Amino acid sequence: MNDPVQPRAIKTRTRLQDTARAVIAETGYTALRVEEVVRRAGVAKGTFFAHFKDKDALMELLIAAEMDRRLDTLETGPAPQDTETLIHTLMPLMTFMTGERYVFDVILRHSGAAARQEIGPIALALDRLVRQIAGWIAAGDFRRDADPLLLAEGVQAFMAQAMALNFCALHETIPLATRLAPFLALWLKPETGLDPQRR
Amino acid sequence: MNDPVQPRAIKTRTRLQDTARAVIAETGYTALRVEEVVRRAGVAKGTFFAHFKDKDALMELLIAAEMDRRLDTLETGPAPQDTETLIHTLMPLMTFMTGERYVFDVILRHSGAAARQEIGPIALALDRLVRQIAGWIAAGDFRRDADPLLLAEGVQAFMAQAMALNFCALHETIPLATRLAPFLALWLKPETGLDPQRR
Amino acid sequence: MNDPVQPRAIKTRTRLQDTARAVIAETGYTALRVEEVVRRAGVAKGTFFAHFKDKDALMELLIAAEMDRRLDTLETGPAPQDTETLIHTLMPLMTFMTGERYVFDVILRHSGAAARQEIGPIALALDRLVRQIAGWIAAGDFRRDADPLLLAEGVQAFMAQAMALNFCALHETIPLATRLAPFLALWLKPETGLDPQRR
Amino acid sequence: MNDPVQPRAIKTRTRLQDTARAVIAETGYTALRVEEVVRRAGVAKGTFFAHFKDKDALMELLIAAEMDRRLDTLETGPAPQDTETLIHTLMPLMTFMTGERYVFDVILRHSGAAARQEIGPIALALDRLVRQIAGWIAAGDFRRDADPLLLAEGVQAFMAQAMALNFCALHETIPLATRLAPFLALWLKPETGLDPQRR
DNA sequence: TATGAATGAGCGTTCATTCAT
DNA sequence: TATGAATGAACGCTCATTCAT
Repeated sequence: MNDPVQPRAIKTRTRLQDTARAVIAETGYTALRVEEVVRRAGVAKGTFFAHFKDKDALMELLIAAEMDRRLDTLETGPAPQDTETLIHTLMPLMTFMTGERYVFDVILRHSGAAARQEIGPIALALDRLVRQIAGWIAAGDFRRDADPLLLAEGVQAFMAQAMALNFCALHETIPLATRLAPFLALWLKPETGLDPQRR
Repeated sequence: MNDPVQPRAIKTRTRLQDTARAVIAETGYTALRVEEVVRRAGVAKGTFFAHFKDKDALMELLIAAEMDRRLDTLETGPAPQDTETLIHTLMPLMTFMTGERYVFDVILRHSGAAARQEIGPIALALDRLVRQIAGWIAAGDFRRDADPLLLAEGVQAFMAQAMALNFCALHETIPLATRLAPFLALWLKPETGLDPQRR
Repeated sequence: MNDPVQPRAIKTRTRLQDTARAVIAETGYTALRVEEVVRRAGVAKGTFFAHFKDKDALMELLIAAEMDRRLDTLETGPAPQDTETLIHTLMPLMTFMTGERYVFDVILRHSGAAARQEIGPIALALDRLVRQIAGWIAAGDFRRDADPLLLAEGVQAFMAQAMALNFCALHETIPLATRLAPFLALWLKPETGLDPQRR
Repeated sequence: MNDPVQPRAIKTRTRLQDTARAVIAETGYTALRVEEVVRRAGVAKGTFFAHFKDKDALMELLIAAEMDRRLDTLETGPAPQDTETLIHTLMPLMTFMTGERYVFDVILRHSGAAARQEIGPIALALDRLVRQIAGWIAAGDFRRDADPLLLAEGVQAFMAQAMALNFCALHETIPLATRLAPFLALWLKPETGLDPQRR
């Protein structure tokens, strides 16, 4: 944490992260155990906690990094012009976020800043997502009578709801996209989403 | 062989629930210990697990019951005619749901049916809530150009988002109601919620 | 237990035994649970214990019955004339006795009378075995300078030792017969079993 | 990463063992409770299971140690020259082994190696016993026409049989020594053990 | 920085057996 | 006889986190 960050320390920290990534690739986020990581990294348990405040901190880091990777793709891709395309564009990110219940929980838990000056990487990634969506909304063929940022946050709310339901109702597995569509239609283009007979 | 559910069994089950309720009243949901419950109820631990699959099952029951109590109040009270009143009406329920992080987590975890034929009490309560809101929307001074049920589910999404953020941003505690207002305004009465200058 | 043994009682007892046998056929002795038996037999748990002092009593009964079945075969077969044939003749019984560690344990536990007037079925079966072996020893080409009954009990001791070792030393699985041979040779025909260079 | 086995760990492990020994001295093996041991040792339960796989592992250790103590005495004492003295010499060990049914069961359970490379302390102690007996047989006034090791293993078989019967026939308590005598006589000195009229 | 032994506190489990009805 | 709810008493386990060295 101090300035003359020793090369050894950086190396250890990097090894821990890489090892964790490898473990996750094999067994998933849920099954990751600190024990396993330090064992594979050839490091003592205490060392782990010298580098990361707690297990959660590492997880937040790794999950946020993965989200950022998908956000990179989003940003370089074409801006969706309608809700259908919007949903389609968001799918890779949602797929990751709902891949494991544990991942979704971590994201939820860190979806806001814990403290003003302490915005975590996941909160940053989500903020980046909202701004991206807001940008799309402002530029695309969506309603113009409301703050794009407010609309984008609403989209986030609908996404979260759809994803949460994805973990329950095991059998009646409505695809995320299908579940999301009517909400976004009404939210983003109210004049076209009208369908009083729904359901 | 049949299912007479002997009165003794019912009595024991009731005693366990009542005892748990008493403990919670004293120390909260988070601090509830199975050990404590059985001790106070004067019942063997094995008996507890004969009546409830695990601690979580009991918690789901108790939390759902508490939600239902608040829903009873909602249903008997006057139907809110505008978003502001709606939020105000929903506050007691949201206050309970966000009173303890543990409670909110349990609710999230059980917010949907685990299986088709196995809808838990919390999922039922939430369903009841959505239907209630839909009823209000249909009857009140809200937009009429969309399915009330869809609108109600949207309200639920906004509520969840607001409540989730409540647990983060510990210091910058924006009141739930304040956070919720702009979303509901735009969602339920789009013509009045217009405020492109927000934030 | 009293005299006018009611037909219903006999029927229930029989059903319990038959059900237990069926369960054992499927899952083995070790995995037998009273719960499972009464459930399948369509009888209450308490009824089980009205018919059998405890689970052990039923097990003793069933295991002894199985042993007796093998003893029937032994008795009707030809009398072994040498140790090799003797071992071979005993194999079916030993195979059963070592099929499950639990079975072996039950047999050991009941290998003697618990009380003078209370010789259990397993002790009886073992007694029958010893007498049978003694008969063979007396009639066959074995040493004649010692009490056949003493010799037979010795055989039993060697059998038990060989069977016990069978459960350990998982990998170095010496066949029972091989393990037994040198002991019986020396015990039953000392003049031919001489092999000071063994091992 | 290497296996320095810090002194602190050794100390804790030793304290656990010593505490267990103290508890056993007071209440016996059967009544030993893990809970009690960790409480008295002032150690967390998790620590216990970090040092011993389970309660059984500790028991095996302690029982084997006790057996070894008696074996020490055996080895330093005079070599028995006849079966009667042999039995007498073995008595302290047999007394310990049959002192509690639980102890005898543990010994039986661990009497052989579970795996080739994994010979437990009890199996080692029993092996030591057999070798000791074999040594006596080779040196003493016993039959010389058979492998002493084979003879010693036979002695072990007779001991086991006698001890097992000790737990049954509760009332007709024939002394171990008496039960053992005729077998050892015939096994170790066939020419003198002849007594066709036995029983 | 690094080490790794120790912590901790409660959960879920087991399942033969008993006993009031 | 039959019922089945209730018992009981420990065990094993979990595993992120701390702390003395």
